[in-house]
Amino acid sequence: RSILKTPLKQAATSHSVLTELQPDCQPLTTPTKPKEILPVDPWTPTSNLKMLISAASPEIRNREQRRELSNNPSEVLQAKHCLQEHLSGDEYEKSQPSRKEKSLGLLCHKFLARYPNYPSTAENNFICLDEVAEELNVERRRIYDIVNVLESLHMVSRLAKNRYVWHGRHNLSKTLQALKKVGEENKYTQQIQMIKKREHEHEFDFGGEKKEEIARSFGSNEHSEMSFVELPGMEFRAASVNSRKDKSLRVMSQKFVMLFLVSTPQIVSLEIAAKILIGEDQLEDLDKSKFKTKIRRLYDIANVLSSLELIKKVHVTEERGRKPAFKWTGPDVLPNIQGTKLETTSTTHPPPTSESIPSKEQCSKNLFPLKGKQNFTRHPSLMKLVKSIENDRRKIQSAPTSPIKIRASTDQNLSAFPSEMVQVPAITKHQLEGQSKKEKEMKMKLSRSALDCNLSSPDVLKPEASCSAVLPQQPALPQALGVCSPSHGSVSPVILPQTHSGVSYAIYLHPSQAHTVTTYSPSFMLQPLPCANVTGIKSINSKVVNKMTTEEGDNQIATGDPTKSLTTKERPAIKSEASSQRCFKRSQALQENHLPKRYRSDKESLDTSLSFFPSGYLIPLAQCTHSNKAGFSNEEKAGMCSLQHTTYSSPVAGVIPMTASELKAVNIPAFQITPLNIMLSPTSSIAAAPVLSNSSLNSSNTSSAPNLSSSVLNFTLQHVGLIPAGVQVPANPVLRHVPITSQPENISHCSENVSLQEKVRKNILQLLDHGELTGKYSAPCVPKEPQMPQTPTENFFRTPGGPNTVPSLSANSDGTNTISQETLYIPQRKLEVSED
DNA sequence: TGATCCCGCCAACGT
DNA sequence: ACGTTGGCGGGATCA
Repeated sequence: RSILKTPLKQAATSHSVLTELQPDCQPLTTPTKPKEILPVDPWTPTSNLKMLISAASPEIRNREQRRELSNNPSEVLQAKHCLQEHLSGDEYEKSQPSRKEKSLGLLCHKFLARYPNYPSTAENNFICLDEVAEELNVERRRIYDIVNVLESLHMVSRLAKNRYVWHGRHNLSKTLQALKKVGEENKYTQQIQMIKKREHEHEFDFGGEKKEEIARSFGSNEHSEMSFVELPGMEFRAASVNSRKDKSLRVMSQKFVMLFLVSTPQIVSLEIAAKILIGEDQLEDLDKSKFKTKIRRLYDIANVLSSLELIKKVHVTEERGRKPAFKWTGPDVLPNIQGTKLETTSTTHPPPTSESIPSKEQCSKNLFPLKGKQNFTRHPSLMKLVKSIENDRRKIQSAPTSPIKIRASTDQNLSAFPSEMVQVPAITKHQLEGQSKKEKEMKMKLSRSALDCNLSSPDVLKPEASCSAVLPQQPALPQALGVCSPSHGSVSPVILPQTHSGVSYAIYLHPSQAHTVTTYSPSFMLQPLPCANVTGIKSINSKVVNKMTTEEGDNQIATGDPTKSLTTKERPAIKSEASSQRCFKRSQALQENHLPKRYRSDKESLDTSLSFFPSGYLIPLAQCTHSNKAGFSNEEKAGMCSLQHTTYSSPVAGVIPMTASELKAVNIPAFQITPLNIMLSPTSSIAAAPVLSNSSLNSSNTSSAPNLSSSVLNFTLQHVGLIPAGVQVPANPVLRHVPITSQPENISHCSENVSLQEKVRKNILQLLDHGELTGKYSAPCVPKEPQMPQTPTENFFRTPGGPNTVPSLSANSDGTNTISQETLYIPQRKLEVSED
């Protein structure tokens, strides 16, 4: 039906028709809106709110649809009247929507009203663009605008074409932290100051060196191709997704937000934002049109951000006059403890349950060109790599909607259909066969597929706690199974304690490279696997266990999530349940959509999978089980349940020491508690579990010491899809030669075995030390920009306490630009913010 | 008027 | 060849 197609065409057609019929009327311009509108009630935010809230009402929808059908003024009027009668008094709204009623902001509100801020994993969080567009009665184009911005905040992530997953604000705080960090690294603060300074000087017409100055302030700006800041776990779906050249809206949105986060008075004027954003890629021609366009875009973004209540419009009055600006009204973003030493005056105490946990600035990918002449530039080879990765991603991304094919490269398929995991062996084989090509490429694919959405971006493999991650993770199953499969060990995840942000990465290695450990660094090339943090892995105490059970790496913990109130013990269980449900749903959805046949033999598959359970390919199966659980018959469920039980109590090596009784006692599925979960591949590859250590239980110490085990756990839970208890550690004898041991003793759930843990840690470190550790992905890396030198100045600069005391600033690393306080224009002082 | 920003053409990409 | 995305900027509206 035409509905499914781009609605624009329709409109366009009618429009042209209109034009034809009424040549003199509105030539090729935007059809003028019929003037006479119901004088009735004036538009008010409230009324609009009501309107949008009731937007879901079928009645309204119909009305709107009808309205939409008539682009012709006369028709519109007719429709209007019709509607008016149709509508009851209270539903009165101008049927002839004013411009405001069609604003992006309002639309965004409607959009947001459809989804909870903190969705539970259990609900259906899928977003079908077509449906939304239809229901909200807007062109899809508009939805893209919204979704793109939301995506930049990781509030949604793309699953496939036309399909997104709603995450709500679960990831928000992490995202903001990440953005803030990137913004700091990008020296946005300085850039802002620069621009302000320039403006100021402009009065005196210092024009001459303008350009140079700009150039300097921005650093030898080699086309900073905008890059998207990803969040661990979100990478794949998010940025990746389809890499249109620059993803400007998304990137712009992030950058815009960064500006707020790094500004002391968190107010950013459009003008400055535009200049900075422009400056980043083309400082040369600051031509007017470009500026204008940028502004337009910023308005779009601002509207969405406003709807999210992250910012609000204000006006700043300076010498130059009143300028539109926006003020950050979102949550305060704590400085990430690790990344920078910057301190926020206030929140220094480690809130036990703080939501703004120092979630590591998971900025997985920070491709911003560093400022300064001596900046590191992306190595060409890297660029290439990135490009190819992007391409791959693109392909994968669009797969879901397409007819399914079991292609090695389209892991997505697998993820969509848990049941298919059962066929892993075959698939794996297939993959292997096909992959005989470029090993490197394959490797990438594998890692991608295995980790999929969650860890997957080749650039960054970080575990993500978000529920949304669950599904995407599934793809990993096939891989895992494959690994386990005697005949084809394809890839195995490797756990690497993550450095930098204390997050571990999971990497899947190709068997051929089993001896090597490859890791993705979040910053890809900029941060070549720092091992420093790794050393911290040390004492693992009961706390860790506790923590693990508590965190589960889920972002939900962070904010007002309902589950938050649950005891730490309960939460995991609940969550897993939810997750499983979700998985099911998703798979189901996908199924309905495009791959009806595939699933046919779910049952069979299930059976197969069941048989696998005991074999030690626990993780994949577990996931499978879970996902199926929700949707299958009771008997099936029962079967699974029993399976789980046997599983965790199984004598299989690697099973956690936790006993079933213990589990019962706490009412948690055993699997939730496994302290350490390392999967070893038969091929001697190491399966690792990344983990994001975050939280509350985290001591102030940022070292990754306690993280390892928790990481593993998290990884397992998060990426493996809430694996059932004992399932965790496959005790595959074959793996024995692997440095990392996974024997039960090592996994004792308590603090007793520190030494063992230490052992593990060492092993990992060894692996890390391995020259090939960074593998191909990080090879082209350039040393990361020396962590922003934390000069006193900088600190001061950022200190909330002293907005007016911006001291002299040595903005550039090259030291060429030193701005003294005297000459620096500090608008903040003169700013008058007026909200309206 | 200047601030806003809707609208939808059309190119880039995918399938 | 067609569908999805989304850059882009003309010009309508709003304040």
